Amino acid sequence: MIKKTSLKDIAQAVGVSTALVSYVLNNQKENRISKEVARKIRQVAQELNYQPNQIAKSLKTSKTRTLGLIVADIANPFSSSMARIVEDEADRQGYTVVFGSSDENPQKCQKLITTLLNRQVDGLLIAAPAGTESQIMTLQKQTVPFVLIDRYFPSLKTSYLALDNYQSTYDAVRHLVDSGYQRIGLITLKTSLFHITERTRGYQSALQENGLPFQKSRVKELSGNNPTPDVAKAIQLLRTGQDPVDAIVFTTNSLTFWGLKAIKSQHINLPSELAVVGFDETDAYELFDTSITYIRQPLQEMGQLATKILLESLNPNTPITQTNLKATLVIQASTQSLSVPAVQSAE
Amino acid sequence: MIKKTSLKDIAQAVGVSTALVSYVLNNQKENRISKEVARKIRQVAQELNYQPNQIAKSLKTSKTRTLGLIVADIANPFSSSMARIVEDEADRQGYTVVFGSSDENPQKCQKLITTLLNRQVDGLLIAAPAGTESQIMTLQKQTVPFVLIDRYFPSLKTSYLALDNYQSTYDAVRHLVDSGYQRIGLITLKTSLFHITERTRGYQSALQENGLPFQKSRVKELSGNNPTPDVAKAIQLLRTGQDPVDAIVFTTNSLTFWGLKAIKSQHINLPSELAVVGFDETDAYELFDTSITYIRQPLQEMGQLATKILLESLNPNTPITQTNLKATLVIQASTQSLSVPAVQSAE
DNA sequence: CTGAAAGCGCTTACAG
DNA sequence: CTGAAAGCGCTTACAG
Repeated sequence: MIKKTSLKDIAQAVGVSTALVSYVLNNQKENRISKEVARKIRQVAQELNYQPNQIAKSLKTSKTRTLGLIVADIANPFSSSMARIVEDEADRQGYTVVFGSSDENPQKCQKLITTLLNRQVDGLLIAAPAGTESQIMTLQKQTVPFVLIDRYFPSLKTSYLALDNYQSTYDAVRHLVDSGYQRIGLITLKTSLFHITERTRGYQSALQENGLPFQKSRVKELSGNNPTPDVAKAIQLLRTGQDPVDAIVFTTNSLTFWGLKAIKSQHINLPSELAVVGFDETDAYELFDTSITYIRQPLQEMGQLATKILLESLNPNTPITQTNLKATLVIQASTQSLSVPAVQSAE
Repeated sequence: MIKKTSLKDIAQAVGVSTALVSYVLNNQKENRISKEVARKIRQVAQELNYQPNQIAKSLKTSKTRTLGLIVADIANPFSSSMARIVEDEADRQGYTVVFGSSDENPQKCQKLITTLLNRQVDGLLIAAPAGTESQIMTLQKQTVPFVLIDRYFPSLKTSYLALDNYQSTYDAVRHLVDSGYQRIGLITLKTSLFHITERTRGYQSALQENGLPFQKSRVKELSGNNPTPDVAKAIQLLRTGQDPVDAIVFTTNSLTFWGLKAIKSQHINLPSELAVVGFDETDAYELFDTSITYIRQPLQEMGQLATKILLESLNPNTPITQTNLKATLVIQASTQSLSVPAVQSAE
């Protein structure tokens, strides 16, 4: 690259010190600098098309105006939507964001944290993979500003912004019950991640508090390694036997997608043969035959607030903020109310 | 943040100069440094958990090992998939990537370029919006290393990595003709972007070289501002009148998505009432009733090669590389071969 | 084999 | 009102 013009070049051209140039261009000490000199400096800066070197500025101020964002996989719509929201909010405050995908892998996550920290990002937004508590604790010990996003560890006193996961599935099950469904299955991920286990807990409580039995056999925990066949099999299992389910709740967007694929290939009719509640919103639903009832996360609010909180906590001694946002249940055709059989309602 | 340990700290602890520490930790001049001192330096570095400050290193070397990536919108699956591929390839070579979304807006693109350049990224990967030729020319004048990705300007002699857009739709139309379709419509974007106009040109040539008339009325150019209703209307228009189309080719992934939505809500049967070729591959297709024939871009190859080329061109005097990758036509049910009417085939 | 010194491009407390 | 000077944390040509 061609050498860019520096403060020194301007200083020389105008015949002043670099200090003065710095002050003028940063609009500092305005009242103490003669208008004439200031004007000339600005003019020359313009002429030479001066662009400050952020790296030098960063070294001096130890602020990079850069945020690190660690997502599960930037190619995943949830992550990329989040990235976009964070980008916009960061930009609004003059920050740039550098991202990395952890692939839900603790080693990768650690490597990303190290890389981003070596690059002196001012703060970190982290969708933490399972098994990264110790990494997060270390960050905290180092007093690195960060906020956990989407996931968090209940055992750690850190800032986070996440969904009220418990309530999200609770509401979904409640809605199914209200619509007349009684044998409700759950397809979820086998993981220690709190935000997922909370979803299972919400499902269980909703059943019990509505007088329905919680049956372990109706909860299918998948590893996520072999998605399409595993989900297909889980659905089959739930729908066969002497006590088949009449509704299924999915606890993640991927599971929902794989589930709908399986439902399509198994020619299951929604909602007459099976009611379905999906997790997260996605364009893909719109191409599916039946419109899908789903749990909608307030992504916009989540990304925006998380970024704001992070930016806040760049100031020393900012208190921890822990927020659980409420999901919205978007009710569509896949959970249409059952006409309760006359026999039952008569009794 | 807590003060991190610096080269100086190690130097003091060991009782040597920072220079020596730097050499040892960077594995330089290995043969000229006593094993004992080197060992001790490494040990202390380990003990103090030394992490080099990339910013300082960057200021000195004027290399940041950071790549800038400008996409249309990181929330768009095409962009985010690309971002992921770039991330992985960059990481493999020890680079980090910072991204920005242009929203196809020249002003935003310019702002992004300036920001990224001020942050001293080593090079730029740009999916250039329409109307940014001058920005790209300026980059070239400044000898900033960059490679255009997905889009490019035929008038500019710059490195790029893109699709063979002409051939992509040519092949699609050819396939439709081979399958017996004769009245083929095109739904495309109204834009000056070369990669899109090439797709229209491919469509036109394929028709003409296969003895079919090119009719302007069968090409619908949409602004993209009002997607769902506009696409629905375009499809209706193409399928009514005295010469309705029997097939439609879409030239972008968004158009395809909106098109399929419209097709679903208009209850058009694929392929009996209409054959469809989509652009790009997306999960969403898998939830659609009919499996969709689509033009598949070699995303992986594109992102990976583009990154490699950019990394290459960080070395001075690297020649320009211009590459058009071939698309693959993935043939599925939506363009099933028509049984040619007996009358016609008999003649 | 080792180190003093300059310098990357800025900012800023301090002195005048 | 203005500027000399130190320093952020590194690298590296140079001297010994």
